[in-house]
Amino acid sequence: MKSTGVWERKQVINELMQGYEHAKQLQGVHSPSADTELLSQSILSSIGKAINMLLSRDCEGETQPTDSRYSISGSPHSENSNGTAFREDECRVLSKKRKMDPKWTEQIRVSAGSSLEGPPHDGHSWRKYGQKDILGAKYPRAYYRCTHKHVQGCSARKQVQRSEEDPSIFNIMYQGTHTCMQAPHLASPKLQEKQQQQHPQRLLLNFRSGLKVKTEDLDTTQDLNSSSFSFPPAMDCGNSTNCTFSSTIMDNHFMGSFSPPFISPATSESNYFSVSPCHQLSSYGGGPNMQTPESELNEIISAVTAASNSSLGDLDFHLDEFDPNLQFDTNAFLS
DNA sequence: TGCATTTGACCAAA
DNA sequence: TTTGGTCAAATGCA
Repeated sequence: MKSTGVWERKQVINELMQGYEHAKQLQGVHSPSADTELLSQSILSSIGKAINMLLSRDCEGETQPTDSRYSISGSPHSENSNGTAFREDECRVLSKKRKMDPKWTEQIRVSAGSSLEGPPHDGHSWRKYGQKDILGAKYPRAYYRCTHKHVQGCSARKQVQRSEEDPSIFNIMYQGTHTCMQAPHLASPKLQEKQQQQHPQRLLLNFRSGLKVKTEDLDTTQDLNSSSFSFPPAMDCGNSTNCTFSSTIMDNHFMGSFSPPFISPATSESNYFSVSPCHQLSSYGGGPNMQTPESELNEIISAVTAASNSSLGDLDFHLDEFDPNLQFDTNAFLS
């Protein structure tokens, strides 16, 4: 029985790898339009996630075969030189406090134009409550909590830290789920108007950022490398409808195409693939952006999921049976 | 004036 | 004792 499950997963992973290769080929074929580029990135990202999901294991009482090696981007996750990277040892490091909160990480690459503004908003209102230099880390870590913490008792928090290796990448660790309502009608009209005036292009920017679109000018990071870097004010959206297309949303939709039992927030990333799920899977339904109905994303999501669903659709996964010794170096795809 | 950010201090886990 | 996470007073901004 167990060997059957392992075999099935290997088959699925092989299929996904093929899909990944095909998507890469497609990326090289199509005309260099922004839309198709985004789609290609999304497909590659999603397939990579699926692979990593299969490679992931539950943290509870088990070692974690998945780590930075499985980053589909090929970028190692050496956020902290002391080894306590955002993703590695996530279960251990983050279990210091609030052990019951679901946690997951994302890595978001900001576009060149917004690289100094910090990570794109994710459809929720965040209030910064602290920033701390992390031992061995080049950049400080910023702490955010939901703006509606006191009003609605929302316990969602997130930590944002710029990647050392690629300053254009923000590691965002979410902790807790949003219980607040940030529906458009609850957001301040004044704020909405203000944001629209200030950042009319933000929607597109965030969409691109969430998908980790390749930035055109990644070399222009001289300022990013400054040790005096500090995080900008939390981008406040407050309007989940107008500020969507965050990576989390994309991921949630993507994840939604799979069977819930093995969906985990821990794998919810824009383009890099996190360690295996560490927390209650049942809490996933209350993820950070689950209340954001991006019907307009359906087309994109369906396109993204189609690539992987073709192989996954009818398969029944049992990650608890997954062979821990089966390891894939997905970096091999990124040559 | 109200809200958000900054930043030093404090607390708790390892 | 060290270090990460949080608190809260001070400060800034619209």
